[in-house]
Amino acid sequence: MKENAVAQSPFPLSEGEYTTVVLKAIENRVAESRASLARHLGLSRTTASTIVSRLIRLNLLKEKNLLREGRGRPGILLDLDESVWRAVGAEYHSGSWSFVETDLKGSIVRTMSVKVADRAPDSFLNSLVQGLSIFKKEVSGELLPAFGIGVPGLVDCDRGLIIRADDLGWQNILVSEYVEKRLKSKALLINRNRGAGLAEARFGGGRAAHQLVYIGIGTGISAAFIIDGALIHGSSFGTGEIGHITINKTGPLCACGKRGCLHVYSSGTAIARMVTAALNEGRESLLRFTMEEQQSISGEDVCMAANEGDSLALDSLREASRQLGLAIANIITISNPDKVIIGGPIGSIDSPLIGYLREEAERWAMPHAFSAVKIERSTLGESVGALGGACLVLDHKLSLAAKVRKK
Amino acid sequence: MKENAVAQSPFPLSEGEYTTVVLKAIENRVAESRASLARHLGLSRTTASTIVSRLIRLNLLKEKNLLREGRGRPGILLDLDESVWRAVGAEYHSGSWSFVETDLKGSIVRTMSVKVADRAPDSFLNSLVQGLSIFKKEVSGELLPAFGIGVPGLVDCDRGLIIRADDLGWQNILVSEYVEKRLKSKALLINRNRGAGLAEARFGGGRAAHQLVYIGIGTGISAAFIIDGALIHGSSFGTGEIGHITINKTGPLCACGKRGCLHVYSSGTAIARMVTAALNEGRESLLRFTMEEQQSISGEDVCMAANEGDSLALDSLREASRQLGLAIANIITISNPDKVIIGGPIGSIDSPLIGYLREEAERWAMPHAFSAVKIERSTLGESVGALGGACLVLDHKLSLAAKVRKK
DNA sequence: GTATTTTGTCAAGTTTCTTTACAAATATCT
DNA sequence: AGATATTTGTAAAGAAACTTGACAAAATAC
Repeated sequence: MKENAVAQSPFPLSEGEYTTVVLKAIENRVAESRASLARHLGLSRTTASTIVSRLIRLNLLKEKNLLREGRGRPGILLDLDESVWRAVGAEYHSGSWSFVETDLKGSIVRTMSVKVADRAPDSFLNSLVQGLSIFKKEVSGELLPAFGIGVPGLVDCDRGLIIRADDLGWQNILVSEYVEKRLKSKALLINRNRGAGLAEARFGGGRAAHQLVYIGIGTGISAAFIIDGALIHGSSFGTGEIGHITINKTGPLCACGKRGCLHVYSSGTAIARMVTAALNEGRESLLRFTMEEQQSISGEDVCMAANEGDSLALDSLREASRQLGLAIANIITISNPDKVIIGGPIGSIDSPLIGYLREEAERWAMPHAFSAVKIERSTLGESVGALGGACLVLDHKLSLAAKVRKK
Repeated sequence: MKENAVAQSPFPLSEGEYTTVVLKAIENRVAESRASLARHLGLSRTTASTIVSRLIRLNLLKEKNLLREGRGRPGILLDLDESVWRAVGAEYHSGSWSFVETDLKGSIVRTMSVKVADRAPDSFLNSLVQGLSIFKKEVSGELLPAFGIGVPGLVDCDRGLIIRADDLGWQNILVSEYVEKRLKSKALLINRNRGAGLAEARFGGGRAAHQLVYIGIGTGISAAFIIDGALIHGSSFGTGEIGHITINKTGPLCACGKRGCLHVYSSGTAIARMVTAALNEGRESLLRFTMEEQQSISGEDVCMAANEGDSLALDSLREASRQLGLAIANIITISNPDKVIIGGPIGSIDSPLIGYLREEAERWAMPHAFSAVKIERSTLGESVGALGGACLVLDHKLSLAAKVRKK
């Protein structure tokens, strides 16, 4: 019955520009009381006050303890109210859908995972809708009336369309339309790596960053550029496809048809291939056992082995880091970010890779740019992609997709 | 006396958010009459009307002919009023200051050039202030009370500071403070290539682009990234330093201290060095005469010779284009722009270079990204840099630094 | 204990934008 | 040609959003 109530009355926030600006300012911790909001946003205390009471009435903000600092009457600390509103995000990853339910602060309230029968687009869409319709029934608060969905491949966010997903051989899948028709609720589509980048920008290590680069390393490599909280899409949603920059004009053939892409040197696929080749040549390694057990090796396996000191694994990561580290260095030189977050299935494992990448980046990046940047590992865990979907919902429903600068 | 009047009353535009949005919409040709403004901006016709009449009163807009299209009463075409307000920009380039006076539409009303005695920072600052104070006296309308100044090197735009200009051996020059103290008028500082990019985005080939990359090729190489009319600065004003991406880890030493930067392969300096070396080895070329006449050769000379079919010149441009073209390809793959404009002293000459760069970019860029982009030569002429300064003034005084999307 | 400072809110006032209404100027239909 | 429909621009009245000025409340400083 809660669902019905929400479905009938979509989220009621559209009154005046300043309402969302105030919400942003609280989320970005630019201000913490009604009076400091007024100062930082150039509003009168009265207006800040009325907007805040409206936001409290909508269960978006709440009052916390008093702020005893300075001379006069203490202000009342304001914070996002995490008790009522819920965002639902989904991510497709290696044959499964992951779902998360989050509160306004990005804390994960509940998760669910669903295996997809096969790799056909039909099963993919079907499982998504089934999963969502089961998942949303158990939402523990008021559901923001939209679903954010992270998928692999090139995504047209406006039309909710997967333009192309080379790994899976998919083309032109109208995901949002499919979901919206069946669930009667807005569906917001995004590339899963870009989604993960958004999640890092809002809830992870990129909170304080104004110029964030997120680099996702899994079977492929791609990046998200997030400036002041807003994801850069590019003219045809291709911004961030760093896996297919050309490293070596005469290098090995890539799945994309070109030669010597970064993808063939540094992706999880590339790392696994390197190790497999070395094992076939008879090199000794812990990974030989893994190979015998699983018949195949993944980039993740190599990272684990590297953590146990396996020399083949360490060499392979070092090798992969040479090209990727140089690419990151050049990205730093070009875009001058204040933070680079290394994530994705491979990038988020605590392994020597991050150290190697830092070394290479420092060696090759322009010093002025390098000295402004921190390179860190993602810390949001497995559900980043789905959390990214939830971010989209928060942005869309609360217009939160920007960072407020102090003063 | 006009100057005095303006100096006493700074530009009077700060009333309400929508005022500047309306101005932007007219400039971007998103709407052309009061009624279509209202539709596109989600305003009532009445509000659009009152804002327009305020803007007409301020001599920012004017009415032109009637719009006879469709059924009802024709609307009145609105356009920027180029007859009253003037912006002044300056650029330092190869030992001279160039000044321009423009109207609101970026048409150049008047120019002036001043040679600087030597390369010392003092002479540089002195000539700037002297030039500006002479130039502003003859302004043919109302002067927007700020100067936009394009300079080489790494620039802190907030503090109006040249952080570093390696070519000239300069460090920490507080340009804006110097100008403001002497001329009692706001000074806005920017890197000259980024300024040129802004000018292209507003008045040149980038008018329609939402994701513009401007690449300036002169003695050095650098880029400007302009998204929806706003220049991306990065976390420490370093965005766009593509001259110092590493192309070859074991390449020749660059002035920046690293090895194998793009700068040493494709800049004007690099092209000139290539040609000089070939001449010294005895290769035949038209450029031998130039060399004998001037004692030295510039990148510009090489472009001219290439236009006359000189084979050494053609070979050198081709060689330079291999690295730069690959870099542009990778930039296109990463950032997915809708336009790349090649400019700067070398890039803006009509020569075979642009064709070579297009070829290389097409060969190495990701097809999805390449098919979305047009690569064009700059067409704004010599004064682009100073025009960029004028853009800064327009942006600062009229808050025009953004593009309005239709609907 | 008194003075000072700062916060949050109330009531009244201002500014900005909208709604409603209407005259003006065009195209289309008969 | 004349009536009808459509669209534009503006005026007057009203609604919404923000500000100003005043004041009680709650802390620190003297």
